[in-house]
Amino acid sequence: MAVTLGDVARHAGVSLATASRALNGSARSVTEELSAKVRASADALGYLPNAPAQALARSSGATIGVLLHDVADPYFGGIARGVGDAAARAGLLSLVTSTDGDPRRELEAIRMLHAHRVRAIVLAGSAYNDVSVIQQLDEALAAYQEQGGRVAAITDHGPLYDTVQVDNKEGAASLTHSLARLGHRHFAVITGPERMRVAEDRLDGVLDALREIGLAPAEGMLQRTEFTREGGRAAMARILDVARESGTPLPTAVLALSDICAAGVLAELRDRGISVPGEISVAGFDDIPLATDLAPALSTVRLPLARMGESAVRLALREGGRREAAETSSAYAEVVLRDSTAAPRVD
Amino acid sequence: MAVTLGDVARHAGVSLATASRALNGSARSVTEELSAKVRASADALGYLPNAPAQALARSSGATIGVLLHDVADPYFGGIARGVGDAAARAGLLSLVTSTDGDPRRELEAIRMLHAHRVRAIVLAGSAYNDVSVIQQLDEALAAYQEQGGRVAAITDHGPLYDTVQVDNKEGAASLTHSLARLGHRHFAVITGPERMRVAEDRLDGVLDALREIGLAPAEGMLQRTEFTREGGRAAMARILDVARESGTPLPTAVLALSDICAAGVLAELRDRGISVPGEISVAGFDDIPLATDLAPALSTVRLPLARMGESAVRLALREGGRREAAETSSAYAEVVLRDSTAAPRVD
DNA sequence: GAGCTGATGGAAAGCGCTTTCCAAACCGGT
DNA sequence: ACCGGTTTGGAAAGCGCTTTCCATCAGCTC
Repeated sequence: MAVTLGDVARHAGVSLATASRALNGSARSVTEELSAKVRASADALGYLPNAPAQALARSSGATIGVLLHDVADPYFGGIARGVGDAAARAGLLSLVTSTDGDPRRELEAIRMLHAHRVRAIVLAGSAYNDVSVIQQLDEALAAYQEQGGRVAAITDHGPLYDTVQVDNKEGAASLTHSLARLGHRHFAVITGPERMRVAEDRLDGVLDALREIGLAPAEGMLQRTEFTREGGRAAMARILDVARESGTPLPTAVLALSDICAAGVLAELRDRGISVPGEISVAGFDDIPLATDLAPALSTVRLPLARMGESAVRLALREGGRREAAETSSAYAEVVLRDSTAAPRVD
Repeated sequence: MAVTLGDVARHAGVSLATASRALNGSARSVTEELSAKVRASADALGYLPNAPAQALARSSGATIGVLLHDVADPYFGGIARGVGDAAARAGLLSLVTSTDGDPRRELEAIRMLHAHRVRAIVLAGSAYNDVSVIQQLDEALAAYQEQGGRVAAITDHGPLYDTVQVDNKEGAASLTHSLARLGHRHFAVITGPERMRVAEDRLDGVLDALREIGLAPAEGMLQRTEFTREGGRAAMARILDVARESGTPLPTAVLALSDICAAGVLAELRDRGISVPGEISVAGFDDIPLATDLAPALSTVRLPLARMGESAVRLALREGGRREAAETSSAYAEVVLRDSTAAPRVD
């Protein structure tokens, strides 16, 4: 049905081998004359290579897999975009899988990507701190790597993979220091679920910074939740309730360690009639595109999402060096102060 | 290197054919006894099918392609998520390509997806009104369809493809009527580039509705721009400048036909110190996740983005019916009025 | 011009799977 | 016990490409 390489070869009056060599760069060269003839035939017939066949013959596909929680989330969306662009530049297509952070689905996804013989897998959201899960994922990834697959992780996923080091900890620490410098002393922190490495790293950064200046979040002022708008909202509500019930003063600064979360926090505060930054300063993390349009404009830590995705691909595709030492690339985090933070009221 | 079906067959003491039939549902059945033995062997050896090989043999891959402008844009991100989920449910993986709406890249992407023998292509953003471009894309898609590929479009891309009909026009009309009902008579409209079908449809809806009530945007009050935050911002600036220069009164309502655009509009208005909805009401379109968190909460038209993606996949994958008549599925648009719109001030 | 080297085209052997096509086995009915 | 009809397993032929291996040929040197 479709036009095959064989058709092209016949049309050009050359052998299959020559046609293959002419159209898809191989080690062997073909005289320019023949080569041109083949290309002309290919054009004339509208030849389109059969990628699966090529993948089979070369035993390596022309695709890159991306594993993330949710493409519709701006954080992952940004990364997916970067991966897609870098892949395209390398002549590859990218397979995107949203797992909602469910380890079972991640395992499943890794297997499928492996089955598809993707050239590399970019891990964007699956850093679990739960050992039993990590082990299964690692096994699946190891099996993949043994068969020549490359794995690159965004954010630390252990020493086994090339990784794009993201300054989560440093960024969180800087943010905390920035707020402390404004005069804040009563902090509340909203971070992600314990199993997420990114969340833990950011939390560590905050806690370290606080410790440095002799502070720590009060009882109940450290909340874990999913990195979603509703999660942030619920966590903020809990913080407010705890403060009310225990009679402790409200925190003057709330650090929501993801912008999406912060959006929920702002919503909750607005509903309760608590002014930001008047009564409470709020900061997020990631600097998603709309962060500056929230009410009020969100202070946050900027991460070069797309570039992180691109770096991961570059790392995974880099020539040779079958990972003696896993390589590393860095993404810098930059504190961006906007309207949602201010000096605390002096009481 | 990798475990092949042959290894599994040998290990289970059956033929290659039997192993294939046992593991991947085929028309022919295998006795439960043998089947179980094969499955056990596959498990024991850690067999993972080789998708490219399967694709080659079946001459149909286990992937779905999605063509969109930008995964990182919430509108497309939502669609991509829906497509990915539906694909996963069908045991497929999804190949996502961001083209930034560049026709050349779209053409390129279609060719690549075709080369990869994706089972279906979902068109999410490429409705051009430019005939010469449309024709090239249509040709590429036709070639793809001739070889058994399925194409489903989100939003009208012509009668050649199964399409998920989105109530862009109706939604825009309802939105317009809603604002008119609040008392607005001076409208400004910011829509997308002429080549985008969605943009044109929405604009038509607005214009029709206005006409119905005997109105039309004044000179310079209809602006075209890219559907981006910056585009929206620039367009709003132009509207303001035109009004100022010509001495005409400011519009009381601005319809930005994409939420992202509306975010830019709000930003510009804020910078100029024009209160929303006090002096000007603003509405968007799409109801992206953060629309409700903008300042002020954005009135808009809700579109079921993920469901649209899922419907497209369902349409493309539906059994038999090699499109005698292209089928259609609908996505309803619902007006959501929030804080960015209010009755105009009575002067 | 014989003999060598190096470049280049072609035949054919896979890559791992699906699926036809056969042959063998098995069923009930007589 | 025999026979058509139905299952079911296996051998083998691809699917469209890459790549090894050979044969050929041009260009040299002596």
